Amino acid sequence: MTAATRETSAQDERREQMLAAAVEVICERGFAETRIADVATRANASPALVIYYFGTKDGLLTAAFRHSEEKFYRSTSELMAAQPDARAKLESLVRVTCVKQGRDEVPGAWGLWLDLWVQAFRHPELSKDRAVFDRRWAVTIEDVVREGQGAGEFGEIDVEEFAISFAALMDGLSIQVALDDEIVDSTRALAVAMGFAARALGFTWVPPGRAGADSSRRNKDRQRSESTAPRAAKLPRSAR
Amino acid sequence: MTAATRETSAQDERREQMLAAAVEVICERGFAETRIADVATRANASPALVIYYFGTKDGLLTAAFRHSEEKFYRSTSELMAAQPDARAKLESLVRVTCVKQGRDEVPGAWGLWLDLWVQAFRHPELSKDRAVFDRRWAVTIEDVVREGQGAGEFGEIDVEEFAISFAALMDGLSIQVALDDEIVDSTRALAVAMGFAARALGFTWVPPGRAGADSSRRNKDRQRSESTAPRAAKLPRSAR
DNA sequence: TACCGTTGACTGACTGTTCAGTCTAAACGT
DNA sequence: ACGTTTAGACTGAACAGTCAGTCAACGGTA
Repeated sequence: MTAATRETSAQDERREQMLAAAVEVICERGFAETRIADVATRANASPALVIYYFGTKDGLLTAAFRHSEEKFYRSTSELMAAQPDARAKLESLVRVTCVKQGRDEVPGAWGLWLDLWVQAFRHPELSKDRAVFDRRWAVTIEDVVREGQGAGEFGEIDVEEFAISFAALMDGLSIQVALDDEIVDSTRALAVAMGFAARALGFTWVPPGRAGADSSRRNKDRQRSESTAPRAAKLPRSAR
Repeated sequence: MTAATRETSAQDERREQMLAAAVEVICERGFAETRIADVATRANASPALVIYYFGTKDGLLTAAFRHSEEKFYRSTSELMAAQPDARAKLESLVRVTCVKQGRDEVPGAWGLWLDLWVQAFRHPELSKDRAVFDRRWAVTIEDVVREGQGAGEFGEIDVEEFAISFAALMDGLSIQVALDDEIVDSTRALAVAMGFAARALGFTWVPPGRAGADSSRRNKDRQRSESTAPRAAKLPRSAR
């Protein structure tokens, strides 16, 4: 609020503006199809000014990725703080990643994740960023689990192992949802992820909205696969 | 084998040659950085000839994706047929996706998967291809599970649900491995995936090569997290 | 004046695609 | 058996469009 702050915020505001514009364009058109001119237009600036601020196109896009990651991390932290218990926190994590349109989230934000993976696969610097960001994500999960264990909500299991599994599961499910898979939609992904967590951590979880209208096709498939495998449960060795 | 077959194979060979070259270039440089000149050079042809065969760059790259998917599907089928029992088949599936350098596999094939997701996210036609390919993958898993259930190796659980979970888990783990994550490497990914399957299907699985030389750092991490979560299992309500 | 954010105009490099034609080998007519 | 025609694979060269990055100048401010 002081004069000094406002002075720096003049350029920083511009910078933020451009980064936000870049994130939007990447989400809409995709990383490879993002042109400096698009970002400049959306930020009400000239292409030359974008170069003036970020030096190069790669600089801009890398900064945009970092910006988006940071924003996501902060919004997730706030979301966690707003949940009453560990179970609600866990479900929130799943909803953020596996359910379409996380409210105020930018549409097409999934594409940005996929693009980030592709870029991290080849650009070593972005690979580092992704690694620390993934570690943050894992730590977030671990903290929630430890909180739940402390409160007696969850059972005592290997926290790190669970975090790896759960994070991988959510990544895989979110891909399906992002790619509009017919079988694995948001509802199914949520159910699968929470079902896994409930089994592993030892709590009960019931899917919301039992009287859903979209259960017709899915029930048919499940019944078919169940009839293929008759109910007589004869678990072999080490059922535990 | 007839003359007619050999005549068509003249052009089909060239086509295959170009597709193979395209897949290689995509794996090496990435989808966005693939130029038709690169593909042409690798196939000992001129850029014009590539257009002559595929009409457009998009046509080439789309065909290359399909080609690669098909090849992967066939090689997986053969691999499955060569395994003695369902447990070995399951482990083979995990190894194919989560362990680096699947023998004769093209290096950098993971990048092709990531690129396929990115392209499928925006190009509706490729989205269709990915969907049917993913369905194939799920069916492969389901078949293995049913075989194992029939032979008494696996317990009787919801096959479709398991396939969705297991496929998503492998996708997520393979991303970590592909991106050279420090925590989730090939060994860890294999252990996590097979551990999940073993728990869900009720069989025992022991990680291979206990006295491995590459277990120094990993053991340290695991021990730390284990000491954080002491072994005294006090599962709360509704365990299992 | 000196500085800095800003820009329009420009350029140099890259690249997908076209096109006019070349080469080869089979098909054909005689 | 032999010249001619045809068809199709193939190419070098050029075209046309795109786009990241440069640069000299301009205007406001300290």
